[in-house]
Amino acid sequence: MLLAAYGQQHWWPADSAFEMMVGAILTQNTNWQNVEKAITQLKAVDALDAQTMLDMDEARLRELIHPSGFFRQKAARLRLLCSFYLEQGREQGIKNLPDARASLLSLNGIGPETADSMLLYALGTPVFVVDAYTRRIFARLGLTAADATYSELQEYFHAQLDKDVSLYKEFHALIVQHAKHYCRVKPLCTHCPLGPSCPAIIS
DNA sequence: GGCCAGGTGTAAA
DNA sequence: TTTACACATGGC
Repeated sequence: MLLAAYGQQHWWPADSAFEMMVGAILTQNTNWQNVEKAITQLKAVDALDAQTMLDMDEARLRELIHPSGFFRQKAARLRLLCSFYLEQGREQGIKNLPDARASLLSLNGIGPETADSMLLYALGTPVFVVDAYTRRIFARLGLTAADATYSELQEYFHAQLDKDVSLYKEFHALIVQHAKHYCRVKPLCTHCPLGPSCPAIIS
């Protein structure tokens, strides 16, 4: 039985649902430190707003998010998100869609992890977020196949955990926090203080 | 200087 | 249906 014994409160730092959705795009294959720089710059010119981002030149948007990397494609992706966000009636409108996940996935630049991050952290929908860390840890523990697909991994967690937004949030946060420090890509978890069966995850 | 980071889309094999 | 590659910055 899997259980998050402890976890971070409010692990995804953001002042609003919209900011979280922007962060979900910016953090794609990118260190969160770089994302913070980009968000700080957006806030500094009061541009962390859907209409504002649509009104400014795309070149200007690229400049502002530059530190987060992939700035050309991310600027385009952010604008698609902004249009969608306003058309649907902001987060409440998106939440009320018959299938919000499918609608998000239909936007270019939003894949399963980005969509699920938005659903869980910005919209409060109980979907488990599978990321590279999750795949790595659980594969090393021998609990899931290394080549499992996104939906296979997600189904695994949905089957193991109570369908609870806070639990999903905390558990995912815990996985990321742990993996960042001890479950690196190259050196296997050799100096992980939690040992090979990782009691933070298994109980 | 190389590796890595809270992925996604596209185009070959 | 799988695999490879482009996209880009900044910290260690």
